Amino acid sequence: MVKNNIIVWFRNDLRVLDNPTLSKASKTDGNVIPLFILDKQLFNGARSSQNRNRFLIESLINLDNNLKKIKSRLIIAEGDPELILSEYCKKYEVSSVYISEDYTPYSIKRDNAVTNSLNKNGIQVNKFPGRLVVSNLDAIRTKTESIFKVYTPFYNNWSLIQRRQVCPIPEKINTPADIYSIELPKISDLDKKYLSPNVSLGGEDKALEIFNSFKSKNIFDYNEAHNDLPGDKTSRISPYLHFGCISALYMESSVGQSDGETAWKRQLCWRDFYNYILFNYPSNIRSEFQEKYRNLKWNNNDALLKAWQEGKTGYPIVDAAMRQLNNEGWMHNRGRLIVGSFLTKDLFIDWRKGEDYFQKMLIDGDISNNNGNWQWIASVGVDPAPVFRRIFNPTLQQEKFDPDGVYIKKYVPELKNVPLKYLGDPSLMPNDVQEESGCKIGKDYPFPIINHSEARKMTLEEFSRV
DNA sequence: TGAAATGTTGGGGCG
DNA sequence: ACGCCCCAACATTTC
Repeated sequence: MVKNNIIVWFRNDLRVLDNPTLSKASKTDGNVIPLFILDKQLFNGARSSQNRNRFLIESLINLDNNLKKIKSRLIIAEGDPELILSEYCKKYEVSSVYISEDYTPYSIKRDNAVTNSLNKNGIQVNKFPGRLVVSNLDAIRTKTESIFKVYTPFYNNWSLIQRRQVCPIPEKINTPADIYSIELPKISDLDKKYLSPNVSLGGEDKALEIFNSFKSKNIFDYNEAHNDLPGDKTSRISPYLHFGCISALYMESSVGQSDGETAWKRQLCWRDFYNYILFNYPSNIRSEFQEKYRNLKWNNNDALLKAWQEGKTGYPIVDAAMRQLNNEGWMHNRGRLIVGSFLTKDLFIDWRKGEDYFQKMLIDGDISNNNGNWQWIASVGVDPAPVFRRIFNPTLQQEKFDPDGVYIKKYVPELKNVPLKYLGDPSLMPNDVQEESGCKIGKDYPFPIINHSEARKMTLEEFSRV
């Protein structure tokens, strides 16, 4: 009997459209076992997230449905991938395991271990592109063969790289009838403590619906409007990209060359860039890219951290953004910049604590992007700029990006009747205005937990010290 | 009505 | 791709 069955091991590529791994497998002679392994390290580990677990379960249900449309289905297993794969390979006469590229330190380590162990038993592991717009990250080098550390030159190079073809949905996948599968965990069994109430629905169908709507409308003024907090003209596609419910390359190939479309494609490049950076500098995962900033004396203050996490800093724009995160498991990009600057430059709290909290709450919580962006806003990473250019004044940010206070009032209801002129700093409200607006400072809404201009001075001093 | 106080705008420059 | 402070000069309000 010929062993020529294939396992398509799904991880962060939960889609059937433009999935090169699935597509290649569908073109071979053997049977295909689409397998997802619930990896407890990821599902319940230190950096797991209930919001993401729910999104994952929804995405897996949708993937199963979409596989059924092509006469297949998703097999679920639970445990250590190395053990599960060797068990399934033996039991179902599998000759090759097909996987999609994945560039985080954890996944590289995992994939190497799995590959070594399967190879010992004569089983091939074949890796295909699909996660990023471009692949073969180790081939991207400057003219002098060094690694890009600044975004714009990376972008210029990236723009010229030959793209692979988009893979259509396979017409049919031959999956044997008798493959053992467990049930997915129930969403109702997830720990409710960190489940946000208003999270968008996972899955490939939803991803395509959101993308199609974005690319026919908001993308055209993305260059102008992407910073508008209340209007929220962003694509909101990040969580779907994280789980691979939609392909970055497919999206890039589906949009045109207008200013808005080009500006949005630059965002896709940031994602490739930060994957590239973490791939080349895996130690960034826990330490600053810039050595000189590894000695900053961060303020280790749990009360301030908690106030930030809960959206109770007394700075309305910061609090609105943090409450959006807690409520939706998602935050507008401009909000992320504002709260990131506030945590690291005003409170002077270690960027890793911000990164951890984002990782816990965000449905798009993606190691490479999250790490790269936190290092960016903390001024300790690649793509450097002087620290004074990355200290945001929360009051000015509010005036620029939420001038009518619509975003603030949506997420911070206790400020609903506060006059616009006090939304930068409600503690400046005279007593009678506090009475009228039903917002007593210190009771209904906190005093500012820090003074911005003093904090700014101290941050600049500490940066110049090291 | 004038002078002082307060408000607005714009450019230089910051490691 | 992702700012802002400061200060000078000018404009407006206040008493």
